[in-house]
Amino acid sequence: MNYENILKNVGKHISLDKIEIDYFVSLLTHKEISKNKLILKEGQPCRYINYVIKGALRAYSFDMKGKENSIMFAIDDWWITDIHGFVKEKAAIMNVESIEDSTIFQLQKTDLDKLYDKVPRFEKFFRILMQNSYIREQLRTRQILTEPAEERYHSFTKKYPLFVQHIPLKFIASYLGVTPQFLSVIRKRKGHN
Amino acid sequence: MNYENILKNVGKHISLDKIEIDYFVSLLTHKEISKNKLILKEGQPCRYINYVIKGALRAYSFDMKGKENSIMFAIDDWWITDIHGFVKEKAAIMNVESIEDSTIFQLQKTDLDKLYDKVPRFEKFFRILMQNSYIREQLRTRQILTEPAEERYHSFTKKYPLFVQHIPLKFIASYLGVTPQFLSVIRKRKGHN
DNA sequence: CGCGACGTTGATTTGCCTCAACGATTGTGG
DNA sequence: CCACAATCGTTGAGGCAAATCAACGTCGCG
Repeated sequence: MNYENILKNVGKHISLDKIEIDYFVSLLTHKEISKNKLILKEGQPCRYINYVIKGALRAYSFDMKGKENSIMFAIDDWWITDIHGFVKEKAAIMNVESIEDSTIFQLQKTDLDKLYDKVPRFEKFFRILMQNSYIREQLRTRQILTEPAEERYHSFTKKYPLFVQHIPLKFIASYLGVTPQFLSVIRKRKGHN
Repeated sequence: MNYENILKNVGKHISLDKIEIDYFVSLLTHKEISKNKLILKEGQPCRYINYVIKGALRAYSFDMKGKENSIMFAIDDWWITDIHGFVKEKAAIMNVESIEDSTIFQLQKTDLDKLYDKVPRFEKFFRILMQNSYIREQLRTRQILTEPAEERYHSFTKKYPLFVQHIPLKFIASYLGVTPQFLSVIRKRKGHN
């Protein structure tokens, strides 16, 4: 198994010795997922946080009219889960599915709690991860409330160029809060790639 | 000085011994703020995270048309700062002002870093704080994208009844992403309190 | 090869905004 | 402590960004 990516990711914020590394990787479960597989279903317990080695995942939920709302995407070297269900040990309020064939590591909530105890430095790592997620989400909220759809789309393509390559238009539309039809119109307006 | 509230708040997630408590409170600066005072200004360095003992604060920014956008509110026992500016030690991208006469404690970034070193358990505390903030913000995004203004308003009043008592309508409007005029219309529609 | 999903295009509708005007409350300086 | 100005919430008319509804070409996949 190749732990290089995930260890490099952790290493961005904390340093670990050999023993700690071994313990950490012993908690990881490797998983291959083919395209369009649900790995978390609304209403089910959310036991895992997922680290994407390769591929693309998407978290989404349904609104009361049954329309899908994309909550986040995760490609190489992103963490993804239903954070609410995961940390509060409640039923998931969102779905997570693969957009492509993907390779991930899963870390179980119970194991993460053990990890916090044995290697408290992981508290720092996940504090920083949560901080950054919070900051990102706050910025997103601000953009939704203050910017028209066209600018939101261009900010998105600029900020996440890799997402644009991996993620179908309709999912990006539901992430930005517009219909695929309207996003199609927006695209046409400025520079046709 | 009365540290009861803030210690109780910290105590919700971690336990501290006497020495740790003394060290922690030694890092806090007490501050009385009169109504309508800016305690953080966009463009300035954001050195403090603030804990509200009593009163009400608001974080907001301006969009490109110069309109205010309320990012968050904080009344008794809430933490508030420009989280981006604070953790990345960058210039603030938002303003924080008092809505009422308020009493707060301030904790400086440099002191928080020392606190993390001396009492690593605070990593856990702020991890949980960041987690909850992330979850809250994610839910907010979802509501903005899927619910019409009227439902967003009713969710808000239900979730934060205390905010409704302290915070003027126009700020709630800009938090929900509607104009004060339209929120006024919404209010009239259902139950006239 | 044929079906279903995807992106596109156009016509119509709508939720919310803008602009404008008006009482009621707040707060402020004389 | 009063008078006047400023701010706040409200109401109404008209307008716009984006949604909805519908139809069509294209492409990937079984």
